[in-house]
Amino acid sequence: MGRSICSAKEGLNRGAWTATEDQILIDDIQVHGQGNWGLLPKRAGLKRTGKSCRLRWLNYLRPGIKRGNITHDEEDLIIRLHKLLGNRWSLIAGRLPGRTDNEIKNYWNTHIKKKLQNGNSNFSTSSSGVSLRPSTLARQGSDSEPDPKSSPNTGPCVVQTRATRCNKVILSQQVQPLINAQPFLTHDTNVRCGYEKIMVSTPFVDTAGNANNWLDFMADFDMDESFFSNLLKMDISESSYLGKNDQDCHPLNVSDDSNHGSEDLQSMSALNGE
DNA sequence: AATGAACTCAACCGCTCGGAA
DNA sequence: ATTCCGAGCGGTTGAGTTCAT
Repeated sequence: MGRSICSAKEGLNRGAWTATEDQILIDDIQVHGQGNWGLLPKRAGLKRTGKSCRLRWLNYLRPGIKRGNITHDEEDLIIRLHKLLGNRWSLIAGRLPGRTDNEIKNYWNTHIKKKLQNGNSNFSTSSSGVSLRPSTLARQGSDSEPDPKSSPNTGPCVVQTRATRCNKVILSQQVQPLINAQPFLTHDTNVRCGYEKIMVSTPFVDTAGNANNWLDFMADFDMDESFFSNLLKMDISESSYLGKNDQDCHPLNVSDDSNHGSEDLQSMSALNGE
């Protein structure tokens, strides 16, 4: 499996790692710890690039790695997270203890993608396109999302990722250009993780063919340990999400940089090519 | 049994990000 | 403010394996 040695550029080994190389890498990291990948090969006497060492360690040799047998629950979570994040494999992997971005990426491309393309109803998206339906999330989360209290999210096998900031992630379908949009943000206290909804004055046509004044999206937020757990658990169905009355909506202050929504608006503008 | 197609997945590549200087 | 460089990310490749004929 993998690539064989097809060239010996600069005297480096390429392709599949041998058991001996693996052991050298493990031994070195046990002594010196992770990091300084550029120095590692020389220090350990490996004829590999630092990049290659890092990849081998993170994807295969690191303690706590799970291999193969992705469960139905894991698959379900991958699908839902992919709806939310797109090809942000590292972020998705971060919510699947012991799984690596590479494995999830491969699994998606070889298994899930095909199922989705074949129209398997178990993997279908919502009728309105790729929009993450909050009520569905809340329901599904109850039987497949690991309990955040018991989940080893903070344990040693959680994939560490730098991708903790997410920009301009559109939860809803592609939207028509929002000309002269006058956005408002809802401020539902249960939705603190950047999932926002904007009311626009000019209705756009969603993928279900309906006129829609509400655009749900996520933009520029920082994610902590509880982010996905909260997102997947919370009941953000249409009625509860929008609030009971108009007081839940506030005008967006575009000029206020401290207002989280201002970045959102800029993101919207960028998306609209303005 | 032979062989070619399809599939799987480990590894590589190029790019971006973020911190340090 | 700029540059440099290590680390991380996502897309792609291609050898090995499995399946179909």
